[in-house]
Amino acid sequence: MGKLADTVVTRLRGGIVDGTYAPGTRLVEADLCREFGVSRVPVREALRHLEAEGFVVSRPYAGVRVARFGPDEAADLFAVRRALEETTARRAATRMRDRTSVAGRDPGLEELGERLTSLVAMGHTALREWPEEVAALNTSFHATIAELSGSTVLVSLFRQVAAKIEWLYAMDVGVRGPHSWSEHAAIAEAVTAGDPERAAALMAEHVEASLTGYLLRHAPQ
Amino acid sequence: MGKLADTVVTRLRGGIVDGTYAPGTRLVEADLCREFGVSRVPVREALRHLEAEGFVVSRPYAGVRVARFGPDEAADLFAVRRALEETTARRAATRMRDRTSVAGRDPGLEELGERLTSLVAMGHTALREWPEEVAALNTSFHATIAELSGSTVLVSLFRQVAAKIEWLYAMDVGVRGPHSWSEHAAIAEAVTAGDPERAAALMAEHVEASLTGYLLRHAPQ
DNA sequence: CAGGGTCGGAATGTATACAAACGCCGCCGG
DNA sequence: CCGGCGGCGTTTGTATACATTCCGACCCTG
Repeated sequence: MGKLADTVVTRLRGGIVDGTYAPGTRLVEADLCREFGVSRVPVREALRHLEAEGFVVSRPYAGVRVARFGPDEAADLFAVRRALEETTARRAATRMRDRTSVAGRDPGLEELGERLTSLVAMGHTALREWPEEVAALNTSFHATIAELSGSTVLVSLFRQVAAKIEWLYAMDVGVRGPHSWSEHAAIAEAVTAGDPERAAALMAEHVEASLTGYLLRHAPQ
Repeated sequence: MGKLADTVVTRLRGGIVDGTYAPGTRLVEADLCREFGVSRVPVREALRHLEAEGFVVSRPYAGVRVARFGPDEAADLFAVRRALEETTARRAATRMRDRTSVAGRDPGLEELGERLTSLVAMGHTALREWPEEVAALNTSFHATIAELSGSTVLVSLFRQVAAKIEWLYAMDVGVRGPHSWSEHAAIAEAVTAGDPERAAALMAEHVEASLTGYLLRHAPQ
């Protein structure tokens, strides 16, 4: 097994995102050690990692706290996400288009493509049978496209933005808007068909719709 | 003085960005300890931080290496940067516009605004007298606008993207394109005047021009 | 001589121990 | 009674020591 710090990062970030650790909560190293059953070094490394990602803030000798996350930043986040996913979709489609010319240099490419279409199918059935699974499938869908882009920079930026959006949704009711899997299907089709511009446009539109839905549910008050 | 890890992060990232540590170089903890005169714990924390930012990659028990950074990712990076800075400029201008209504709740706001205009002035004079200072002033200019946005999320994302762009420029010749400080002046004017949409549009155009310049210098071959 | 297996060194992962700084609580003086 | 201040406990920052894993060299065998 790899590094303890990685599992601590995952669990801590999960706890922050799902609201177990509320914004402003002070995270004491010793407590986290007891909670995760590890020493202080992995805990500190994990905290540094999350600090770099912006989930916690720390002041010297004053400890680390869960970052505060105002709804003002929602629109900013969606703006960044729009550009980010527009780009990942475009590059993913480009790579799918050129995959034959490079003679299957990346064997994982086909696998990811199949995973994408299978996720769309699963999404359609889950939509009416296991609604609670839809959110996870949605995340996987977008993450798969990011991985298809093949750019480590894009993937790492996407991870952070996606996690923060997740956080955003979890902070209020926890109910996410109705997912339009028909849009997902269209995006997946454009990506696998290797049409970069169509994929980018559809993805941009999809994120835009997502933001509109979010604002509709929150602005009215 | 705060944390040793922070200074190590800064110096290491600087070394990576300016080419002291070439991509693919293995970073041995003990060597870094001797180099910076600190123990392994701060070094490890710094490495974790840089890993989260995507400047190094690490495999368990295989050490950490400086990330490889293909020119393919340049266009992606600029696309993200465009959206990011478009957003920071818009929010910065919004905050400047509304700064009176909230009755100067943020005293640092005025200071940052003045710093912005002073940076523009310094840029104009530096352009013809100390050309080697221009790059640093450019970075400060964009960073100041990011801080003016007041969004920790945007600032943290901006830092990473900006450093990577810096890296990009440093990896080849080290000569950056001619900086158009007239564009900077226009942006600063729109921001301080509190015109969000104009600031956003100008910034987007500015980044776009930056990308065009980059591609012109690299695509031709 | 080639190939594979095994052993040793070196570097990472983890835990524990020590030092420095902050904040809180109680005390004292005005 | 209230505000400043100093001691003390808690927590973070740093260093050192131990355990685990990987990589490479060497040797043995076919």
